[in-house]
Amino acid sequence: MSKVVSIAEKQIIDSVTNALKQNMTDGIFAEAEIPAFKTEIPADKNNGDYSANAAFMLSKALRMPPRKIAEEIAAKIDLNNTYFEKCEIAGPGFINFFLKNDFYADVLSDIDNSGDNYGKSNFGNGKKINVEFVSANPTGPMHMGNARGGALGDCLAAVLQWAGYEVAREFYVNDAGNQIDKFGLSLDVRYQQLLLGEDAIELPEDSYHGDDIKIRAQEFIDVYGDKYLKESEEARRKALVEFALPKNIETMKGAMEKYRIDYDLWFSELSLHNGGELQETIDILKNNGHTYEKDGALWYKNKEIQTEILKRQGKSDEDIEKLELKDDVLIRQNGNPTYFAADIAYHRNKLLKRGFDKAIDVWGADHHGHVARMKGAMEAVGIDGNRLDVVLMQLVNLMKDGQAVKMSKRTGKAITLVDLLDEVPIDAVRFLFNMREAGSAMDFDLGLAVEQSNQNPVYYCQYAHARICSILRKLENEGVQVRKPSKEELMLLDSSEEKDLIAHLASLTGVIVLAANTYDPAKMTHFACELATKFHRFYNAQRVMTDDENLMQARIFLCNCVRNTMKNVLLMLKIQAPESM
RNA sequence: GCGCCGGUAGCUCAGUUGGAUAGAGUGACUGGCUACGAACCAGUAGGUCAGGGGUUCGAGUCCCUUCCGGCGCGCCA
Repeated sequence: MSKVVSIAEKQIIDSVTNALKQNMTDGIFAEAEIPAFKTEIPADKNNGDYSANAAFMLSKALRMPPRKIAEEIAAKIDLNNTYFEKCEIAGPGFINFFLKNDFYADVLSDIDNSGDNYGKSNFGNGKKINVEFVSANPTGPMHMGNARGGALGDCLAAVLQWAGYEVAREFYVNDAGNQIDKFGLSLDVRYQQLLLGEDAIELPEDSYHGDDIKIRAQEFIDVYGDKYLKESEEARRKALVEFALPKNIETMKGAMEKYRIDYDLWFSELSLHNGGELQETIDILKNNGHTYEKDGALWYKNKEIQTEILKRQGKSDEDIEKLELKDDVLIRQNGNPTYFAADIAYHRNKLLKRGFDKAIDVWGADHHGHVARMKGAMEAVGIDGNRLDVVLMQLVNLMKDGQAVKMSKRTGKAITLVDLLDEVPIDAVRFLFNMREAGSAMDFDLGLAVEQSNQNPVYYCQYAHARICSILRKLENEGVQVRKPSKEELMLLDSSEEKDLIAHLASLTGVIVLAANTYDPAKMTHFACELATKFHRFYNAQRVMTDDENLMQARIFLCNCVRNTMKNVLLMLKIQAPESM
């Protein structure tokens, strides 16, 4: 919470608690445990600036109607030396509190003092969180799902940082396993086709058919010519993969950089295979009795582990039976470990070897079936499964002017992340992908994203920032000496538009904490839009430039606080806060 | 069949973890610059919160159930 907000809320809790105790001492209330009631901000300002729900929670214990309890609390409440001038009871038993103007003045001073740090808190207490996102396969181009995952993951990481967590951003590079074999095969076929003609060899159905494979094969030929035709298939594919994979990874790194995503680590899956950690993890599962052999493969007892966890959660045998839980293969008949096996080793590496308190994965919703299994596997290697959280995001429907777009007109292929970043300003992409919470499917309108108008929310927010900068420039040009106003001057800001605007500024820290708790950075874009709305409303209702010098200084200060807050939110999301547009 | 996500104004979506008369944007209609950026603002209209039960002082929010849409149930990742 913002310093001033948390003080105000504590004042309510304390004064209500004291009034409760007083009523118990006086024998008006029976002795009862004081519940953990909370403060809220009423939707309707007529119901005050804050309300407390204590009376409802005590109704049962005290055997009194909530309204009556609220009356007795209000009668005993002492609001001296608080931010509140009065409280009233309303409705079925709400206790509503009304702020004095010095609350608003103190909020603005706090924002001014905090500067670039306004909005930050130590809610997370420095707990270490690893946020893994995008992690696209390096065997081909990145798609729209990766684009959403990038904006979502990066902004989620930022939100967590601002809420006081120590955050690392990570990209898991799937540079080993089945799909790399398939990648090698596909490159090999294209290599031979390019040298010997299309008919020389047929591309199998189950391989990568994209043009990007052809391009890499041609690049390989440009360097090595046909000399690998004579080599063994194994040597040829190995050479092709070692040539093409780093290029693909570099392309992904370039795209992520353009997207303003700065990863702390690009983690190689191959390093788990080569470093022995994958084997170590499998050995632990074996030793703990969580595996068995069948049909020449090594299996993981998913059903057993899941059943145990679900029973612990109170699920009935019948419900568990309905899930038709299945076991999973760790090492295939051909001796190759599965992706799942490597993933267990990878998450163990994050949580155990590298000591993150929590790992957050951003996955496409089509992977949801693996969440419980992965958490269970953590338990199986001796790690609390709750230390892994998965944010599932639904699909993106690409639209243009209300029509679904499946393919790029230019290339005739599905639109890639690189295409998107070429066509649409990064500010708009990052903002728009964070307009919706991860759990809901969203439409991304290419027409809207490039539109520099009020239809486009990112411009609406940036415009508010630029407009304030413009006002302040104008004042400076007209010779106004801007100074820090006194508290008395700040208390002149008492129109409904001003108070509403300041109250919204005051909520920033709480909103960031909420966004962090719910893993939902969309709350930040919503905050920014609402801030812009409230500022524009103020601007249209109240003049900053006015003959009343004291009031003008207070309003300039308010403008500065709004600018500061908007800038902090936009920069947090790595979106530009322009001084003019 | 089983599971996950969703269903709120014509359209796109919020709804502070159970609070008071359900809100924005957009579209439609009306009004506001010879004053700080009209890339803006104000107002009107628009609702059986998919349907039905339940829990309680109180339900869009929690539980059960039905319907509709998306996705998933591989020795793929």
